[in-house]
Formats: sequence, C-alpha cells, structure tokens
Amino acid sequence: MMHAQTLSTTATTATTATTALWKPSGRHAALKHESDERWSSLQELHSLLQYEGHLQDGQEGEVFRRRRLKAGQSALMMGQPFDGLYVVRLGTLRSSITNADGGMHVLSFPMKGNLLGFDGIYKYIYMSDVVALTDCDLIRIPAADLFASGRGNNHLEHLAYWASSREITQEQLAYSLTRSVKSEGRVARFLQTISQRFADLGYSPNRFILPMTRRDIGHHLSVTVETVSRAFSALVQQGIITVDFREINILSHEALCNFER
Amino acid sequence: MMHAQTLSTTATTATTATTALWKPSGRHAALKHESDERWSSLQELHSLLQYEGHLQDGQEGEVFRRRRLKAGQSALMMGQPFDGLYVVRLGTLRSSITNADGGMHVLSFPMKGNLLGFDGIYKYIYMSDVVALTDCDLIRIPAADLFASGRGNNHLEHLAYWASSREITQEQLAYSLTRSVKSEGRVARFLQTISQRFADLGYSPNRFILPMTRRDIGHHLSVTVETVSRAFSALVQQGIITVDFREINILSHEALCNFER
DNA sequence: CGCGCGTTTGAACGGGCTCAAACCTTGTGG
DNA sequence: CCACAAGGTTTGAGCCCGTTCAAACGCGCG
Repeated sequence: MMHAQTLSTTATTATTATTALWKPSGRHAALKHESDERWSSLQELHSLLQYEGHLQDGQEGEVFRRRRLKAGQSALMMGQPFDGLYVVRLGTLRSSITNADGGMHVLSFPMKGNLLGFDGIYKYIYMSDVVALTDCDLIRIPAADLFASGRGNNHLEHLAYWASSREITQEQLAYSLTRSVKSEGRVARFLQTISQRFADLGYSPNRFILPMTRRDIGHHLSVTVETVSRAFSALVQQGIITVDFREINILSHEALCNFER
Repeated sequence: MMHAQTLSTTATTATTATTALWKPSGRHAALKHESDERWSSLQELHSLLQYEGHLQDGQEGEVFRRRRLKAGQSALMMGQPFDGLYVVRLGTLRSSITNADGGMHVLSFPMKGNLLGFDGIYKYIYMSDVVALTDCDLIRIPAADLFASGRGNNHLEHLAYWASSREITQEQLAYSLTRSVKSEGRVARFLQTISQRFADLGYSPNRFILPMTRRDIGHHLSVTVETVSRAFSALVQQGIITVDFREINILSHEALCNFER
C-alpha cells in the first residue's frame, strides 16, 4: 500500500508542476459538475478555510489539483519529503506521531476546511502521519506555488500562514482538553467538540457517526480503549447520550457540558 | 503590574511603527556595544533562528526593536490584539493557556531562538499567555512589517512561516512527551530535553539551574507538584541526578535515557 | 465459515491525586 | 539587621481512578 501511495503522490506532483498556473478562462471551469471536477479554484480554497480576505488581480483563475483518498489510505507520511500543503475538502482523517518506542499519539482529526502538512515546512520533511478514516478529497497547494516569490502569489503564502495559525490555536485547545481532570470529562468534551464541528459543517449536532475507533479516541485523549468504552457506557447510563457502536445520539448538550470538569 | 505592562507595550509599539524601516547605514549600528543596543539586525534574527537562507538585496540594514522584560513580567497576554511576533534573544519564558474553568496548561518554555506569538495571527488576537521566568530580551517583528506585501519583504513573512513550522514540530514532540507512561519517565525526559537545549545554547548539559518551578513542570507534564518532586527524589535515590532546589546535576545521561519508557 | 478486529464488561492491582504538615528560601517592612 | 509573611519544596498516609489482564460478543471480509 505504501508503494501505491508513493506512486499516486508523485503522479500528482508531476502533472501539477506545469499546470498549477494555468488559468482556464476565469472561474468558468469551476462551475461544471462539482463532484466530477479534479480542480479547485482559489475561491473555493478561501471558502473552505473561511478566509475573509480579498483576491488580488490575476489570481481569480488560479486552480489547484485535487487528490482522492479511499478510507485507510495514507495522505502524508512522517519522514516523506515535503511537497506541499493540503486542505481537506471532504472526509475525515487522523493525524498522529509515533515516537521512538512505538508509542503513538493522535494529534487531531482533520475534517473539511482543515490544513494538512504544515509541519513539513521546517526541514522539508513531514513530521506526522496522516491517514484517511473515510473516503477523502484533498486540495493540494504545491510547494512550488507556495514559495514562488517575486510574483503576486505572496497571497498564497499568507493564506497558508494564516490558516496554520488557526490550526495551532485549535490544537492547543485540544491539548488542554487532554489535561481535563477525569477521563469521563475528557470523553464528554471530545463529544462536544466533534458535535460542534459537525454542526459547523452543516450536519446534525445531535446525531452523528464517529469516523474513528475507540482506540483512536483513546490515543487522542491519552487513555486506554477500555476507559473510553466505559466512559461512553457511563454517559449512556445517565441518559446523556445513546450509543450504537459508531452512532452517537446526544440527548442533552447541557448535561454533557456540565460533565467536563 | 498589568497596567505597567500595557504601558510599556504601547510605548514600544508607538516608537517602532515609524522606525522599523529606518536603515542606519548598513550594519554599522548593529556592531556597537551589543549589550547596550536596543536594535537587532536581520542577520541576528537569522542567526538566532538558525535559518540557512540568503539575504535579498536591500534587506541587510533592516533592524528590529528589542524589548526588555524583568522576571515575572508578561510578554504576551491571551486576548490582547496581535501586534507582531517575537524572537527570544535572552532568557527563559513560560507559555501557557488557561481554559474556562481555570485549569492551566503549560505549552512550552521558550528560550533563545524560539518564536513567540504565532497563534495570534488567526483573528489578530494572542491565544496564549507568555511570561518571563528570568530577565528576558526579545526581538520584535512588527505585524506591519510582516504583512507589508508588494515590496521585497516577502522574505520576512517566509522566515516567520518557516520558524513557525519548526515551533509546531517541537511542540508536537513535547506533546508526545506528555503521553509517556509513567510520571518518573516523563520527568526524566523533561530533564533530558532541558539539558539538550542548554547544551545547544552553549551551557553545560550536566549542571544547570531550572528557571521554572516544580508547579510549572507539573503543569507542563500534566502531573501534580508532589509527583514532580517525588520523581526528582527517586532519580536522586538511584544516583542518576543530584538536586539542590533549582540546581540540577545530571550524573548519568544514559541512565536518564533508559528511564523514559 | 473462520479469522481478525472493534467493542464491551469484569476483577484486581497500582500509580498518581488529595489532604496535611514541615522545612526552606525569598522578599518586605519595621 | 531581624521578624514575619508568602510561596516553593519535600515527605507521608490513604484513597480512587485508570490501567492491565482476561473473556465474551458482534461485525465485516476473504
């Protein structure tokens, strides 16, 4: 699988290198059948990132290649050479690092609008593993475009810069989530966070399917699988949520909120 | 104290706004009595960050204002408007976030060469508190300079971008340090990290004075003060280190290394 | 079907937290 | 200069929560 992954990556790189600056007569191409397109415009990038900036002249037609991933495929691998940043257009992924003695830690679960690969700029090597938990669609911002100084695409670097700052901020918040006293409280907070993110994406905040396993959640919150499972059971027993494997129903956000201390 | 802090910050801002682009006949000014200078050159910034890039023409004389802090003073406050990035030139600080219910988490202990304030770019508000543990000297990169596009100072933004990526990477590593199984192992690893950083700065890796309290260490590793103290005592008892309040002597790096699992 | 994996629940152990007290350092004001 | 207060550090005792080990069940897949 790693071989196939490498192949698809290099293929993308090769085709994009010469076409990234190709401008298909304004935004015309971006309005065709969306699901069948393999390109995204700078406007879509702005929209995904929720960036409130204005476009400079001559950039409206800039397009970026998309990259499809099936569930289980690897998006980025620790140690691989940096070839650009990615913005999630669709799907859920899992970002993690593995230290020398095999202990893994889940940093985040990137979803629509999140930025991937920023840790690869230092030393031109990605520093974390990212795999797709569901089928995914990413938009690639090639390294060449990012650092092409001189022309007007300073804008692109600033955009990535800004988005990175946001990712940091949210990661720090998630970090503080780890420290919350009791494991049940941490799980409750995790459910709140996920619920909020689904809500922001236009899905129901009350009923959703978890894209990640209990083990992933455990590695994110620094507890064992059993503890996560027991925390779910406890929340069910108190009538705060219902659980059917990956399907979660939140019955009382208020009770969930009161649990986080 | 908060009042005084605010005053000094605004004063610095006011004087810098018009002078940041002032160029004192090349690098002449930067070579006067170093300890008495209140300006740093772009070269010094590169050197501090260990950035391996080249300078563009017309940037060699660009200078940045320094900012002095006494121990205990606040460098950045959560919620304050973003006014630029800072690079540590001297001293040790403590970066932390405080969540709604008062629980604090120590993110890092910035020292010489580290970057501060990057989390403020998203929303133009700093998202963490940073206080000086010792007397400090910071170099300020004003927001105005960072985002002044059009001219050649794209370079400055790229530099900050690159440095941010490094900070992220190291923060993620520190994060995985939190997850290490036993508290003694975490403390051992923390000592190793600190030792390594002192070594990189030219100080002894074997004997040093901790700039932070046991409580700070605890809030960084997510354990209580008592646990940190007990871990120190255990390491002393096994002849791996000696401890005299803030003064640490590492007797065997190897034994310390073997402890981190 | 059988295998692997994710999930759930139980029982027992142990590590870290809590509470408490004592000691030491540092800074402040008389 | 000393006295005192405030806060950092160390150590002890008991308890609780999360880990570990174990077993059972369901699901998806070759």
